Amino acid sequence: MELAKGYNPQEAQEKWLKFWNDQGYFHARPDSRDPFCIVIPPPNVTGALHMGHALNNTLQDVLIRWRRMQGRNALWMPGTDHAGIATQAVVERLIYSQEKKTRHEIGREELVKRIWEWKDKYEARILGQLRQIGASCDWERTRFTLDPICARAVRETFFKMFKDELIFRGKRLVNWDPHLQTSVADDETYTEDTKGGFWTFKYEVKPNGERREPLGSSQGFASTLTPGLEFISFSTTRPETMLGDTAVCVHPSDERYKHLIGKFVTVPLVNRTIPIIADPLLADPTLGTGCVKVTPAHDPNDYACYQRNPQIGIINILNPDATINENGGKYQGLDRYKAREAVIADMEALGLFEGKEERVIPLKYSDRSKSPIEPYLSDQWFVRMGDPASACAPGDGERSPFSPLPPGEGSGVRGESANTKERKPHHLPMPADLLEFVRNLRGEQTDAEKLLWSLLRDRRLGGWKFRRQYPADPYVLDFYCHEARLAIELDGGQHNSPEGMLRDEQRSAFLSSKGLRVIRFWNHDVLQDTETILEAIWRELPGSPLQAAERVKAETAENTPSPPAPLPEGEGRKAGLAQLAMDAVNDGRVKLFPERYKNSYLDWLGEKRDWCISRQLWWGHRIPVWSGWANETEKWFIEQTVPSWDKEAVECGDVSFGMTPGQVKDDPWRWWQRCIRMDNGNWYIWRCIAPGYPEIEEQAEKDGLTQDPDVLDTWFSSMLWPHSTLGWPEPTEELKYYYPTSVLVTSRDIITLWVARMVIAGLYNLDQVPFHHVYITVKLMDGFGETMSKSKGNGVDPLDIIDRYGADALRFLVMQISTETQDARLPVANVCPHCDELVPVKQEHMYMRTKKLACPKCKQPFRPGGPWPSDDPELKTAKQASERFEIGRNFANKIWNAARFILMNLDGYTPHAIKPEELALEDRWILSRLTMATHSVTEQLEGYRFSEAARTLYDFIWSEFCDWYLEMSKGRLKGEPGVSATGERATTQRVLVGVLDAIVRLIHPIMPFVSESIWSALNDVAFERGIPNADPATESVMIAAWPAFPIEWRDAGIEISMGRMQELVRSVREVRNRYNIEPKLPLDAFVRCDEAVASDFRTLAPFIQQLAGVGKLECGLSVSKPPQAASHVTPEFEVYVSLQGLIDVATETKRLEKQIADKRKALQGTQAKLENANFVKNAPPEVVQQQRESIADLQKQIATIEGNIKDLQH
RNA sequence: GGACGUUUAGCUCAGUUGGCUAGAGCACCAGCUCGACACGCUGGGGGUCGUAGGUUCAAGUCCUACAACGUCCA
Repeated sequence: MELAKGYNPQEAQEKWLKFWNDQGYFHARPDSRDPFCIVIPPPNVTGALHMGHALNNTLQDVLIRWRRMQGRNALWMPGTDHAGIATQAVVERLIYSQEKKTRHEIGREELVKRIWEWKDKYEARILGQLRQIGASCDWERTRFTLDPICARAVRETFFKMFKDELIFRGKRLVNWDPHLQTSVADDETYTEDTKGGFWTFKYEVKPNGERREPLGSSQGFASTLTPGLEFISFSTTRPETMLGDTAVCVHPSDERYKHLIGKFVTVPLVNRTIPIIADPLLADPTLGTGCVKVTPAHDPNDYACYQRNPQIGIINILNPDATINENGGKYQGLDRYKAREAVIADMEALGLFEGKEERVIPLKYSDRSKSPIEPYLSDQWFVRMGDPASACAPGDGERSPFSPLPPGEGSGVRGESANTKERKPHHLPMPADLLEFVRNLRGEQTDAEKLLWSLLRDRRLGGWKFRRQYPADPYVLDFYCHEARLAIELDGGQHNSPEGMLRDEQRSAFLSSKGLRVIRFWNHDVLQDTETILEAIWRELPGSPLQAAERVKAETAENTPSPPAPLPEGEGRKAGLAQLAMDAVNDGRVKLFPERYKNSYLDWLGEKRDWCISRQLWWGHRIPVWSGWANETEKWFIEQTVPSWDKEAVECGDVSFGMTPGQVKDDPWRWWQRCIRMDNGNWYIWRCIAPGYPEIEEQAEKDGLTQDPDVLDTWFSSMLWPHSTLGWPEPTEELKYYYPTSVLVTSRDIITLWVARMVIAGLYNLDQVPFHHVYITVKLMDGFGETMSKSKGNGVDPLDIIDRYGADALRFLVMQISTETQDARLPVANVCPHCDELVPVKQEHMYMRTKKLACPKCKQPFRPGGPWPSDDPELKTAKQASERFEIGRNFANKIWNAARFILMNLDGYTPHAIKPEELALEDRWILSRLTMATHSVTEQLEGYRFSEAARTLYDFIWSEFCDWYLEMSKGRLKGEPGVSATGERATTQRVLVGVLDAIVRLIHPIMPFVSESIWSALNDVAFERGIPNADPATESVMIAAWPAFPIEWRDAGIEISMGRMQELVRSVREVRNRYNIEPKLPLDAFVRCDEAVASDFRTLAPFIQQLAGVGKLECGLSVSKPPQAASHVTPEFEVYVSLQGLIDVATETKRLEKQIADKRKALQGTQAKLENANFVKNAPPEVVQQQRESIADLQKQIATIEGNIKDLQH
């Protein structure tokens, strides 16, 4: 039996992919075993996969293959994501570039058809790439976020949420592209510096803070100004937006304007009176006049200000085509730029224009039409994330989550109009001035805070981790420890201000709602006596110091999720969606690896911001809501029927109720609608219909309702992925068996977008978390620290890598770089298509900036790899590569060759059980090391420490098994004199085969192809094998059992003996190399050591002679030092290599002096430590003892070496 | 502006709870085609652990500040 000389990855990949697939190993179905399930983060169908995906999916496959070998019923659910905006944009661009048609010209139906075609193409490409990296997905279960199974789950969830009043309509500022008349996502815009103006105007301030009729009449403007009036100046780059101003804003601490806050000004062009308000976040006293106008409907910052100050109202002045609408008075119908000129001219005529400055302004453009974006207020659907109304301040009378006006009906949405009730924020209300006070407090840090913080971070509190400030807490707690539910507050000492008292009151309400205890210290106490303070905190931490520390340790070590902690009383049912997901992580039902990502998850959810789920797109799940004005029948029905159920609701102009289709008896609510009574007495209806009722949809159309044209945000379907793929809402066997899934492997930038939302959806739909663990992968960057992406041209196609280095090499690198930190650099090179030279990518070549490169070696031109839209027939495009993949390639080849060697030496192999205790020292050594490696790797995989696992295997296989055991086995296999006892060859064969068998299993999750190749070869020659028992092998390593060996096989004594032997061998080799002595020339070695050590050396003598090229070997206490010898001194032995006729006194003296210098340095350090009385007193006794022994050793060694130098001179 | 990370050999990175003279791979130098492997073997050289303070008997490791770089959020 002889394997090829080198490992051929391509051959192996082709062969084993087909084999695994044919055997059906990837398919999983529920049975009585313990399930292990991963759902793939569905790659989007916008384009092909890159190295980042390869990384993520390799790790998933490692986990799946490993758990499968452990006997778990392992399901890896594959699929792809429709990625609404991204995919639609790509296809729209393609159509535009090829046919010069916009989506409006091509039509909704045709566009969607084209996108499906695109999807089919890229889905196939993506799944093919996954197969190539070896992904053992259950391909039969492949899902797509827009397929019927997923669509059903989406509609069911939307319906449920609609019914539960978790979905509502609201206003939102979007990036509006007036040219294409569509909203565009943030990442579809770009900002460019553009020449523009910066105009300064002024408004007249009303005297005495009273509101009175504005200047001028409604027909025209006053031509003169009333003398003696006060004015307030502001600057703007978009004067036309003045028509939509609803306030003027200053900083609360700005002395120039303090007296004006609360007064009113006039917007002359539209005769509107608006307030002067204070908002520290919007107004910056150091910029311009320090005063800004507020146009909530047309500027994101102003909109945010409006949300903080809803009383100012909001006015939309634009039509969808960016002309001025009816709210712009006489400017109605003008284009935005025409209106700008008119407004400037009119303000100037009124004497309210103060000046203009030319300026370069960063302006946002639409990537699609290249025209300037307008921030535009529009109606959108939202999911409510906050806690329900019961958690709000009582008595605001607000019920309706719906906007008061149906879409398209009147665009003036004045905040103060009769029918408008703005939703209140969900947290406890806080007066604006108090908020400001608190914000100021937050700004500065006192000395006491700094000091206490450093102490808290100093780990003196047994592992309890304190953080600064409670997340999303407006009440400022200086420090808190979530695990201990303890907060610490530092106070300055003055506590009689009304602000302080009010703050206390509100804080205690807040704290009890969170279940936090608080301890308070005075600043001066902290500064005076930190120990007492620490003690006080210590006492508040649960459990005794020791217990606390141990518990924290146990929790971190514990891998399986702990059972959900009982929720604090009264909190459970009331929690909103965001809170549900926060609780799941806080109580450990969902664990993040590395744990620190908990912070971003909790901080983001803690804001409990409502989620805008509608998108003005055609590619996606269409919103299942039909809306329109109630016809006479509907109106009659609502008004006659509903009040008897809900009087209050009708009075609020807002009712909501469900209906059942007559034919469905036991499933009562299959549509649900909300109705709002308008000022004109008519009702507007939103009707949401559950999936699977086309007849109800038809009825809705008959009732004159139309389906919402928008589609849902992609993440709405993605958040259901862990259960929709398993068949929810059907109670499938798969869902019962595999849900909740085991672990999610994903990248950190979608912790908020996706992970948090999946937890929400899982808890909302199934009352169970979607996964127990979340592993966050590292991110790949190029050699310059820039994130990899195909569009930059620094990305790498996994297929390029697999072609060049093999899938095993790719996978090994992925393991290797998967450390706990954030990023991994992978310098990228172009491969010259002519001569295969690696040409490093330079920064200036990125983004297609360089179209042609000349190979530095063969001088021929080529096109660097990058985001090229098509092939270039003239110029070959380089594939990409990175030298770092060579490690994995070399490693695979090394294992292959170790197997090759073993298989070459298996003539006469007979399977037989092995009793470790009867084996020779070297065999027991390799079993000891194998046991160690097996235990470590298992443990490392359990803790998602992939990089460590890879290194453990690499070191064990290469540096121990190959470098030592295999080398030692050579003589034994040959039956060399002195090495071969009876049965020696047979035993050696069995141990070699047994260890190789274990290695192949251990390496399989990481390098499946090379391992399967070796496994199959082993099966041909040594079908029955293993340690301690020789059992028949499985037909594939994929379904073999994960190795486990008794921990008693570890033998520290043997490892020490072997370690000594290795040091002896290395020291002789060093001498040989130093003196340039031929490898074949035997050297005589004399080892002076005590009898126990000598006995070990005698046992291992054949190996020492073989590995170090030693001829005569003498060891023992009485061994005499030969003349003209090179020496090496260790604590346990001195070795002298006889160099008669070869020795060079100068060389040897130099060598020894270096050794002596090293040892003296160590001695000095150790002596210094021992001379320090505090060290002897405080350090643990074993450490002190160790140092003492090391001193004695070192002194002895130095003396010996000194003697050796002296001897050389004679 | 906030959060989180990174900074250790020429390059890419390890370094567990502070405790023997800080490690690996690549690159470099010297020597090896010896019957598994040149994608290899043997040996060697190379580091003031970003800077400045602090805690400690002891700091690459803990704390503080600063600097540079990166990511996310606003």
